[in-house]
Amino acid sequence: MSVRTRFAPSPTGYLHIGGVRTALFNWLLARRHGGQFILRIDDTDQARHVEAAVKLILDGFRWMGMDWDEGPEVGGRFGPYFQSQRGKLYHDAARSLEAAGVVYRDYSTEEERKAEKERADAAKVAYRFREKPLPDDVRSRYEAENRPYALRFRVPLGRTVVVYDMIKGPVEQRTEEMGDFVIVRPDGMPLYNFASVVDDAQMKISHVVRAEEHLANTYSQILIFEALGYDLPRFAHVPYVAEPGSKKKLSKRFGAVGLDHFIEKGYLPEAMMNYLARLGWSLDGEQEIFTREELIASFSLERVNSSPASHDPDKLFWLQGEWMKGEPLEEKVEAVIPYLQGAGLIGETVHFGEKRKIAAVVEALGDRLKTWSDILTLGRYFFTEQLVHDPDAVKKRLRKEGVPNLLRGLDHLLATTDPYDVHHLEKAVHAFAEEHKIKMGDVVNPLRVATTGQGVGPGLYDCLEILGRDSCRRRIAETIAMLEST
RNA sequence: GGCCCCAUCGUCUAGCCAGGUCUAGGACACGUGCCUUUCACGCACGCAACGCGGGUUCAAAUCCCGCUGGGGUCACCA
Repeated sequence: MSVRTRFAPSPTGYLHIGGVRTALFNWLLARRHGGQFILRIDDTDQARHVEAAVKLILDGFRWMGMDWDEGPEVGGRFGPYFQSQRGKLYHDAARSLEAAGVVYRDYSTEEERKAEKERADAAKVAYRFREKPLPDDVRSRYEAENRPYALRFRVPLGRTVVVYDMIKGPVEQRTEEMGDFVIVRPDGMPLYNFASVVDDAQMKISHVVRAEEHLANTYSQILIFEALGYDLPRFAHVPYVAEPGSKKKLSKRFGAVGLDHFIEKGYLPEAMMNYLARLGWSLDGEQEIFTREELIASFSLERVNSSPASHDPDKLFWLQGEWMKGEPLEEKVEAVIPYLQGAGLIGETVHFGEKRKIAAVVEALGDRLKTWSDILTLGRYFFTEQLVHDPDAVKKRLRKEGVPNLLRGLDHLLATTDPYDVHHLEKAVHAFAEEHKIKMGDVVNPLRVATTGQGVGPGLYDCLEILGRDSCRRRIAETIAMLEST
């Protein structure tokens, strides 16, 4: 059997990482079995300005490396892939259902339904709509006056519908628990449960993998599949993603949960994919790092957890660091350039010498650079002559007896060290400490803060060389002036 | 409220279906130490969980029931 999965996002202008994970599971399943992954835009409700929202989704998928075999921009045999353009399919399906007598015209008014709902609430029972047969003369009068009606599915009583869920196991529901549900609104708009079935059937989706909030919809959908005469796809409902340290559903309210946030921060798609895959799925309880190929080779729905997982930013960050270690220097340099440009630290055109300097900074930063945007916090002082002293570092390393004189001595050392490079600087500073009987820490730390303004950073000699002799001496002078004026 | 789903360290999870090898394993985070001029990396060690109560059994994290807690759904939203 060929595996065809799909992800059907609404173009809301926001790509939640929980949704991305669901999409990833779909994509992984399709790739695992050499099948197809279909992207379908669920824009029945969003009338306009979907273009930017769709672009956000497509860009996010491309960034993650989740390619779709059918959908926007690539087309496919079962298009169109925008629900707003599939009206005829829904209309035809609704007509055939009506012809088969499984749906009926509901002329009820909102007031009537509201009253019934209130009665049900008062009696503390679930509200379920049931057909109230219309006398023939009333029906023909309504039809004659073209009275608007919704199309409702007549749920057959006395049945138990069972979903053989690949994650949850068999889940069943008696049809008595279900009300007759609307499939098409009076204005002709198909509702989700109906459109979704028509689309999945027509697109020959074999596995419907979606968020668990849809589990209860599945009974209705199964009824529609059957009425339309289609084979059932396999279903898998994946648990929601919870907030860190809680079982509360992760929402936009929590903050940084949009994929774009992580893209802007400068996360690696490999790290994000690795993280999302392990959120609610595991291979063996041992392996944490997975390449995309390993994921494709080992993913299975059976090993998706049936209980919710909490988003864990710390783990994502760790994974990011692990993936960053494998990134070649050249790629790091290229990746970091746009951030430097965005902050106005370098110009639009990057010259050879500048690139060499960036490479030196990136290399000196080493593992400290966890995300691309870190270049702005950890590497800023290499790209601006403006010296910003970190107050804590100044207090800890510079507010001591004799520091200005120490710095004057170090300034002289820098002025006379030749050639001015890591190797000779290190030798010179060591000799200086020995000669003045000062502990290395008491030399190196003040010098670091005096030249970089920061208490932490790459190796000191790397910093000194990259900054250059003139810049270092100027910074030391500025620091001495600052110390002596306050 | 009815119906349905879920429940192992703070977090991600292994183990559960096929009960004993589980004094519950791995990872993140956290703590300590080593390395070290700072930080990061690395290495070593440590802290830390079967929600509660019954039952079945020689034996239960694993099977059954109840409770508690969390979640979903009951739309002419998706």
